[in-house]
Amino acid sequence: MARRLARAAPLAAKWRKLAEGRCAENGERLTPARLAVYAEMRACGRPLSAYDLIALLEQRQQRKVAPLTVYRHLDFLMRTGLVHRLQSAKTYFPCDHPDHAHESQFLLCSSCGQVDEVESSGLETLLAQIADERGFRPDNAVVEVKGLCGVCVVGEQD
Amino acid sequence: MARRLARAAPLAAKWRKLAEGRCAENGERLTPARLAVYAEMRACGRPLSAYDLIALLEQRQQRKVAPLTVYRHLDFLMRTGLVHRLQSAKTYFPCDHPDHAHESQFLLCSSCGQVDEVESSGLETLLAQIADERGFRPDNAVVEVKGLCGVCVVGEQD
DNA sequence: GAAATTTATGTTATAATATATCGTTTTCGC
DNA sequence: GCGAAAACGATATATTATAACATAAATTTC
Repeated sequence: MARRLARAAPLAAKWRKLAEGRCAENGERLTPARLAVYAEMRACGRPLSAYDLIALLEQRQQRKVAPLTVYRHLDFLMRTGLVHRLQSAKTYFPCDHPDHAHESQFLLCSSCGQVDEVESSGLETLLAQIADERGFRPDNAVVEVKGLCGVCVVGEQD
Repeated sequence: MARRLARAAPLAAKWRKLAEGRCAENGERLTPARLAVYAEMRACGRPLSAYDLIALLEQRQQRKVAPLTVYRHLDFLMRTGLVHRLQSAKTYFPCDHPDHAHESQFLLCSSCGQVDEVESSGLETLLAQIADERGFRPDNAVVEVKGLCGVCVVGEQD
């Protein structure tokens, strides 16, 4: 009985549908290679550097994966809003508020690595106001707060 | 008449005093090498990558400058609050609100490269509140808004 | 002031992150 | 199918940042 080798991480139907929807909205193509990268990121659950991701994909697919390949797929995933780049950590993380295009803000735990994606309209409004007061026309905003998440704060016994 | 070669960029007394003050506060030493890097950044007036800075220093000093040297000086300058790192552009920029330790927010013009350092207590309060609601203990926040500055908005004739 | 200690610097090498170029393949619109 | 556009693959290289170890300078301790 012939058996196919697994070549991509499993991906919950929920996320697959999300990816398909986002591509449809944006007139982008969801190829197997792109989906495989997204699935790998979803399967991992923590922020990954591009080279972490390369290593995971190489192991999964049992072949070399060129950096450019992954960077292109990451560009695609960010373009379609499926993935965010965490600037301060040089890592990439799938978007958890995927219903619509939005600005994201992140609470990043420096102890356990947890990522909390926040969507605060109040914050967006305030940023827009600050920009407006200065005649600045904002395009996009990076907001990344580093600190300790609730779990790690509690676990911290000085 | 012997003449000394200029080995560091000129630095306004104002900035020199600021640097001295900050070092005194933090128990850090302001060495000539460190001051030279700070002076170069002040003289330039726009955000510089570490390697831009290396090139400027090499030209100024007429000798090789190792990356590690500059990175160490940048670490020092950031530690003492004299310089900020712009995460999204991977560049470094001297602090313009130097009176006291503070969180900074930046408006970055993607057309002319201008940097507007903002200090909004309202924003800091709101960020603290968002973190608090989630049991998150914030350490530091990166806020970088990319867009068009007032001058470039006006100059933009579509 | 000399010895011990810490802090800063110098040198070389290398790690980690990201993009350029060019040729081929696949997909889309007709 | 055919031409155009988009995606992919392979190789090379650029850019950003740190490691490891030796030397020099300043600070502390005595």
